[in-house]
Amino acid sequence: MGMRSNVNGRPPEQLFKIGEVAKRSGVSVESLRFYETRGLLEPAGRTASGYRLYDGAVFDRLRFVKKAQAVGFTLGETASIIAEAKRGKRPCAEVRRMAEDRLRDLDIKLNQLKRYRRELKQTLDAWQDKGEKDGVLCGLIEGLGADALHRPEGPAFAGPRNGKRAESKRVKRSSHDGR
Amino acid sequence: MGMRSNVNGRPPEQLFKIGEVAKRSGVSVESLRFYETRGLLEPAGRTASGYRLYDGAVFDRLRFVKKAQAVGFTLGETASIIAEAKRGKRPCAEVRRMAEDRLRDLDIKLNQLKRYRRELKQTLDAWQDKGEKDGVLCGLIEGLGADALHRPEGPAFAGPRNGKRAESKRVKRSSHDGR
DNA sequence: CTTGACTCTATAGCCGACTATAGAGTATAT
DNA sequence: ATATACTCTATAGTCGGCTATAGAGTCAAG
Repeated sequence: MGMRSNVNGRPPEQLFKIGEVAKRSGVSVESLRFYETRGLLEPAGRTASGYRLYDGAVFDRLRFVKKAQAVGFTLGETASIIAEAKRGKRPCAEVRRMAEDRLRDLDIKLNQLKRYRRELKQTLDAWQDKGEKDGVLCGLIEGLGADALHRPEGPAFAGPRNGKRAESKRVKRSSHDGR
Repeated sequence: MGMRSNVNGRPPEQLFKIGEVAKRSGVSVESLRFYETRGLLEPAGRTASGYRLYDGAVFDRLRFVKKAQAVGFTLGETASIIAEAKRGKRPCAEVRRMAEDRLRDLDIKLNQLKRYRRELKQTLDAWQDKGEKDGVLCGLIEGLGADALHRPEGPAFAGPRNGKRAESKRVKRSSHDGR
């Protein structure tokens, strides 16, 4: 009875204010609030004065959101997955289809990136030891644009398609980033 | 003398109007004009009435632009590479550095995506044969958020960082896209 | 000589994911 | 008490990469 444990037998988990969460997760305070408006997140509660309080689960949630983002879900999609999950729904057809789509896209993208990585690497290496061989256009163009004449694959080369889906922003090393 | 060849001995290359270029490249007319404003492209000339005319090189150029985009250069960066290339500059330090940065980022991103792909695949496979095992949260969350408790790596998990660089939009299956 | 497809410029809007700002209350250390 | 750090809401702005619209000229076919 004097034991502090709540109804489900677990200790009353530690609560964090938004700044704490930001610090520990690397997600900015503003983004946390923004995520909330988009249905991705919600504080476990509020202080009397209205400060958001999050429990430890927020970190799992954020990890989930970031992963989903990395595999190509939009925030909206992620939100709806979360929403459905909360309503007890198991992977309904819809979500499954989305995930399968993502997987497919991901594979395409991975392959594309691998190819381009190779080319970029080669270009870089060429600069490295040939010093600089000059040319009509900079070596980069020769390198990246090499397969110019014989279309390597598909009908058109409009690679990263436009459409409505925006890929999450580029990975940018957080610390010591000297760009 | 009656032979139609110009000063450099090559045949006067075929010229395309913007719509043709769009059709053949898969890049929209609007984007082509947009690229021009951003210094990525410029027509070989104009008709008397002001219609843009492109020569065959435009397709190489577009391929270059799309590749650069795919490896993570912004249009602005690509434009400046092109600009420097045109001024006869060989891979100057600046461009090299950019390329190296892209390569580094690309590697990071590739690895991340590979990991996530694995997880996503597993999740999908699990749904496949376990039918649906239900759980506190949808299998997707269990799958994607699995490593929740023991941070797998770096200090923070804010994966796809924000910053100023926007990754080119997601690959979206062009045809029959029923999203 | 009209119709319809195509092109031009200029400008505005959109989408995704944030980021910044203003103005006000709260918590805490000294 | 006051300074400073933190939080709140609401709203606007940014950035990248397009896409759409308006209003006008051009061109080829019938």
